[in-house]
Amino acid sequence: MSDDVAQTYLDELNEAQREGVINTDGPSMIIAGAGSGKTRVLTYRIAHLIRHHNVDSFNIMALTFTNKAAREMRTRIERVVGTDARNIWMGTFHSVFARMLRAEASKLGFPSNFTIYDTQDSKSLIKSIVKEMRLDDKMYKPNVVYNRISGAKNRLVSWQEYMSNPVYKADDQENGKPEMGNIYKTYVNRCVKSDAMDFDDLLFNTNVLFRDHPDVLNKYQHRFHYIMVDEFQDTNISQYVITRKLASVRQNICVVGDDAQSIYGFRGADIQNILNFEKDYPDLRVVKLEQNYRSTQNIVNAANSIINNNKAQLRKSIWTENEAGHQLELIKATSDNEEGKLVASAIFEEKVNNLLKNSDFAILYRTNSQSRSMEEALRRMNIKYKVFGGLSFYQRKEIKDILAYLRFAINQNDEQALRRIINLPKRGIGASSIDKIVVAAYDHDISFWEVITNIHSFLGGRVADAIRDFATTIRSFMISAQNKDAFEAASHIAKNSGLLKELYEDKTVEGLNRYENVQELLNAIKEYVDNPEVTEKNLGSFLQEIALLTDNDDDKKNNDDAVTLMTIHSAKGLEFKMVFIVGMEEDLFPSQMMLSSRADLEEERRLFYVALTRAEKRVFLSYALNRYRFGRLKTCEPSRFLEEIDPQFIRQNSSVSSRTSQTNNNYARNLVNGINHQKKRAFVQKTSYQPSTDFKPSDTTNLIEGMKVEHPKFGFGTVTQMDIQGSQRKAKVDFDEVGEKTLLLAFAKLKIHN
DNA sequence: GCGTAACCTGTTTTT
DNA sequence: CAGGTTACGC
Repeated sequence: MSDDVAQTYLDELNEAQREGVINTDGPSMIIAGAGSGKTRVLTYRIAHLIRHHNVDSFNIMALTFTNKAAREMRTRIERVVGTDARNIWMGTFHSVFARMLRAEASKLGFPSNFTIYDTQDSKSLIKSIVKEMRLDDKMYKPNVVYNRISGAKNRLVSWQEYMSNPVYKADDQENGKPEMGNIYKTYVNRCVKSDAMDFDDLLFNTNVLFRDHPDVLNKYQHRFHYIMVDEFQDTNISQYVITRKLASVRQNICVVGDDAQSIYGFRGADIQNILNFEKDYPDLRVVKLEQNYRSTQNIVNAANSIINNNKAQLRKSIWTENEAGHQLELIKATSDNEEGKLVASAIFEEKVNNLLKNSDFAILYRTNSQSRSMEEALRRMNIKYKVFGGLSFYQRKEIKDILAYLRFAINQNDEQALRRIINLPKRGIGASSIDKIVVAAYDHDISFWEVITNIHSFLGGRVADAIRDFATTIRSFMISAQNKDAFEAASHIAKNSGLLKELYEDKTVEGLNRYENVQELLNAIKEYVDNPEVTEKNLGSFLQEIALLTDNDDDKKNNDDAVTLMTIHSAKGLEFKMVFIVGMEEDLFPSQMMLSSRADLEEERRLFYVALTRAEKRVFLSYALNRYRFGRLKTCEPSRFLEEIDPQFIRQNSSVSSRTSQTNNNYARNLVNGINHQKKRAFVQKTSYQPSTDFKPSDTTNLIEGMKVEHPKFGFGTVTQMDIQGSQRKAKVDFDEVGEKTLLLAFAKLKIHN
């Protein structure tokens, strides 16, 4: 690139942006408001380093939070500097440090082909640990335990520190979970035994690596002369410490972020990192990008009027020179289905009136489950759409099953993979046999695989033979994983595991779908192998490649002209001409889970801010007065956020809603009354204990101790004790004729008497 | 050990 | 609603 071109790109920038690009040395922080050209500054900064300071791309590290952001940045940099950018270490925190850990794995006692456990794997491991420890699984739910462990790791608290920390101990005691520390310890040990790391381990263990191996740290400190972090407001402590250590020699660290867009608190992101940053780097240069180039004045002002309700924020003022634009439009609906219809027809109308493409529209929601009603309405109106998020391709059962085989062919210590495949397809190896293998492995302090390969010294009979055959199959898979390329190995394994055959024989619609999915997986592997840029073509490297992918990374989705449906979280960093934010209802957005603390409400508000600032031209907000949630129709209140918007920026009686509002209101009233009516009837039935006219399986809410009941076989009796065993409720009844019986309430035909 | 029927439970966002 | 769990009969 000539100096002319260099001058051109600097000319494109405003003063603040230029400052962000050219001050490359020393620590700097760029506070970048929404739509202020943040990515442009970051890419030009890197281009500037390479072009004007002759920095080798080998010495640059650029960290993002999503694969999509990383890819976007790479293509944009390549557009400016071409292939000179190819050696930049650029990617998500997780993928970059996974790569580093693979290179240094032996120092931590891991093999370099360690497995990465996804959330599902982690939770099912926790589940089996809780079961083995004979703890109450109602108290130690996998979700809760996982979040607790994850939180600890993100704060760099090891299990040793966790167990010796009186604050955690007291906290767990108070919550009735005194064994949490022990579970944490066992969980970590089991991961190590499985040669596996979970998502948080990738960062935690990088910290361990840097702490315990100064030579390794030193090597990377001198390798990375320039470090850049995008979306800095989303870093957790673990990530922050990694970057601080890496930058401590050269001090050339540049972080870009916006405290108003911090929406990953639940993942341990800590706004404090922005504040600490000034303390850790006293000669920090701070640049604020405050001019918004994306949205109309109305959208910017409305967004500001929302975010100003938050107490915790850095002072900055986002402004724009763009046109005033339309007010935000409010769409009121009586049900989620009607909401879908109104949104779809609004899209249709706007599309026709303004000659827009499908891809100019996005429908954003708080939870993935909200996509359903939108999808239906769009399908009916024949509008093409694409849904991001939700269950990713790689999380589908049939795909995870195949992947478990592939994983196990690479790593025989992978416990979660083994549990998944040992009896799939059915080989007559049931739960009790698996328990025996676990026990044998513990008794002799050997791996599951060692038990399986010597099964006849532990077990006899048909099951042992089945396990031996399984081991033989796996051995052949191990050989093909080693000797063949990823595609050949995967095809061999899919065929000979019996999974493909089983799916092929399932001729139901879902079965066909599953079979196609597996074929698609094989195609993806084929593509991977055929890609000339890929140097390592074996199965292990393919698995490493996909371990950190999410549904939002599907490239195929990015080329179609289709309306985008996604959660607000995944919309961060994107922009659309018109944005629909749906489900603006109290308890849904802001989420009811969040109402426990003020800080959490502020994060919800930032989420709303993010959603609004995705839009260039127009924003539509919609809510439904009735919505199906978890199979139940629920009446809803409009979100408090609707009232927080300064009224001058929002149009209350839009054409869309006024057309239908009168009938809607009547309909809604009837609907609500109907529901209340039904609820009332149910209430009467449940609490009045009318003698049943017939013998029925008892309603569990009706039956209480001391109640008189009649049973068709045992006659009259009195309930002496109610009991919950597992997930089922039981009642002990003392019958006048036959004495005490325990009845499973789900099946017990009883008449209840007053 | 397996298939089936009935039951329970969560109901937030993502690498 | 969907995914997971349990009891029961074979």
